[in-house]
Amino acid sequence: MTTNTTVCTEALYRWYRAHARELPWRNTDDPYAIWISEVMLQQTQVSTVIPYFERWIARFPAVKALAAADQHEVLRLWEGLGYYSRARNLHRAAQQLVERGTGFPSEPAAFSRLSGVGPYTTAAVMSIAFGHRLAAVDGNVKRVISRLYALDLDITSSAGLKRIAELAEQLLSDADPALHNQSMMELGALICRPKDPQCETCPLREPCQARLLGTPTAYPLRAPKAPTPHHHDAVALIYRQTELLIAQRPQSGLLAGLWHFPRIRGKTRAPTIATISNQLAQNYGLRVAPLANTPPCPKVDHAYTHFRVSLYPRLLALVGAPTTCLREDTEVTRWVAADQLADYPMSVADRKVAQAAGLGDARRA
DNA sequence: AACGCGGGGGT
DNA sequence: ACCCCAGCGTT
Repeated sequence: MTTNTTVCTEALYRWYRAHARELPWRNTDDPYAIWISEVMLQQTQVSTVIPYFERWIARFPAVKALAAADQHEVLRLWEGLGYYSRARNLHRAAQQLVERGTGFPSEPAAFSRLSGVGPYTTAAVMSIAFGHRLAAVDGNVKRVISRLYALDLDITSSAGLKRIAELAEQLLSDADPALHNQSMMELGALICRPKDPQCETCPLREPCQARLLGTPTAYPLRAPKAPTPHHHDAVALIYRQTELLIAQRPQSGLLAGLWHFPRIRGKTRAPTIATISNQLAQNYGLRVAPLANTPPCPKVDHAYTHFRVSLYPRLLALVGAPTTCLREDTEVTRWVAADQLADYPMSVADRKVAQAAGLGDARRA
């Protein structure tokens, strides 16, 4: 590992000025808009974020509008973007700011105290909006630095992260922080890509140790990942006349705060009708029977980061009245008409299920 | 220090 | 069928 190489970042900045993409959040100096963009961009690609960013800024143009919104609407606007705690944290942070009443924080210490704001977001927003000298280290920067110095450390390890943070600060040096951070990230996105890096046109090709070794894609080093489990769940589409039962998920954990159809977990195969009706009786105090004269619904496959799931939609009819309260202690439930489903924030998986069950286009209009 | 947390785009 | 992405909070 060679770390005493001098890296001339002037070439990088020239490249950035010539090749940077035009992005909606680059046409503003509004710290709020920059903050929203940085949170949306966490673990999410630029092309995915753009339409969400535009809609969000149109609906919530400033901190005050966001703080005044219902969580329901906030989640609906975020629906499909994933990592929903980001939306709930933004909402909470906006309310924290309104409570403080001191305007948008221009100091890193104050900004980083907000919900959902960690080291990366602090460095990015504070450098871009206010010029603070903080190195933003995201996935792109980790890759660029790993290659630049042919870093022989697992970047998912704390030692690897620490070393990269040191090198990132060193590279920032006395450059313009906003220009430097954005240049590094843009380089990672456009040139120093995970696969097929464009070393021939890279402004840092001269000092790059990984290129010198001839194995740029060998970096960054990363520990192998564990295999992801796959389970098979039944999804209960329970009719009471023309209405369907949906439930709101708890405020923490997977898909927190979103609505879903009752789910019956199957480890290795789809739960049987007997299991489904037992579980619904236990968990919701409901008696159900298979809906007559309905063709079987196709299963829905969905992948999450840490597991995969096959979902088996089951059309059911409520028999009699609910015998207990519908788990009002832990889970809010509601009977809704099919054409009202679109009003409730739901995950992509549940939208797919609704679609597969012929409930029409339940996606947000 | 390790893990949970979504979804989509690229190859 | 993988890999990766402008990370953060919890345990």
